[in-house]
Amino acid sequence: MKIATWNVNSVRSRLDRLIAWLGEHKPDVLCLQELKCQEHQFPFEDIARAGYHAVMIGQKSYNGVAILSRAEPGDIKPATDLAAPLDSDDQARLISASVDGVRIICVYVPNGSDMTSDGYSYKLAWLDALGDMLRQEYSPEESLVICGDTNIIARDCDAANPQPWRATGMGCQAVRNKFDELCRWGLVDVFGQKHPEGGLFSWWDYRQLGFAKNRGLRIDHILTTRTLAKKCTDAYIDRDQRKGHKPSDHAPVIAIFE
DNA sequence: ATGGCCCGTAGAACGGGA
Repeated sequence: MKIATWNVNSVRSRLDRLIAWLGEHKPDVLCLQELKCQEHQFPFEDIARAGYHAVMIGQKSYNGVAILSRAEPGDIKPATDLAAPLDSDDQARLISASVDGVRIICVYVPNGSDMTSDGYSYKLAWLDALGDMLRQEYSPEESLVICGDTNIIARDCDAANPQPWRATGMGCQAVRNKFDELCRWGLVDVFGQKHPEGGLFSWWDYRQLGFAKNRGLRIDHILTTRTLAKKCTDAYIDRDQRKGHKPSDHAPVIAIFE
C-alpha cells in the first residue's frame, strides 16, 4: 500500500500537476492540504477520471483538506462533529476516512510560526485537541495513519539551518513536545525512522532561491501506529515536484507498506 | 536589508504562508 501526503498550495492552481502525479505514482491514498477552495470549486470530475475517489472539506481562500483513494473510502468524518478547534466551522483542517482497512487522518496543522501571535496559541490548542481525539476515538493498536502538513520541525536534522527556527512556532520546544506527545500515544514518523540522519526536506521557501540552495524544512509527516510502521518498507520525498513550472512550495512525501 | 515569492481575493494592495 502506497500512502502519500502533499500540501498542494491551491488544488486549482496545481490541478495539472496533481493529475499527472496521480498517473505517474499511482498512490493508494493521497492526502492533500491547502486546497484553498470551497466544495463547489473542487475538481471532483478530473480526479474521478484519474481513477480516484475524493472526500474533502474546504473553505474560501484558506486551508482545506482532502483524501484521495483508489478504493472507496468508508466512515468519512469531515470533523464537523469533533470538538473545537478541530471542527471545520472556522478552519477546514482535518478529515478522516477508512481505506482498505486503514484509518486515514489528513491534517493541516496551523502554522503559528510567530510565537507572539494568536495563531501560535491556536496551534498548541489544535495539537492538544488532536491528541484528545486520538485518545478518545482511536486505539494505538489499530492500523491508523495521520498524514499531513504538521508545520513542525520535529528534529534539528529536519532543517537546513535549525537554530533560527527554534525560536519560532515551527521548531520551538513547546511545539516539539506536542509532536512527541502524539508519538508517545503510539505514532511513528516513518520517514524519520527510515532516514535518521535527516537533511531531507519537504518544503523550501519560494524566496531567496530556497530550493536551489536546498534551504528546506521537513514539516510534512506520515505518522503511523506501530503495527503499520513495522510494515513500512520505504519512505521518500518526491523533490521533482518542487521543480519546473509553478511548483507548490511543498513536495509530496510517500511511504510504502507491505 | 525583520525583503526578495506565490496564492486567493480583490479589481489595489493585502493577509497568510513558513
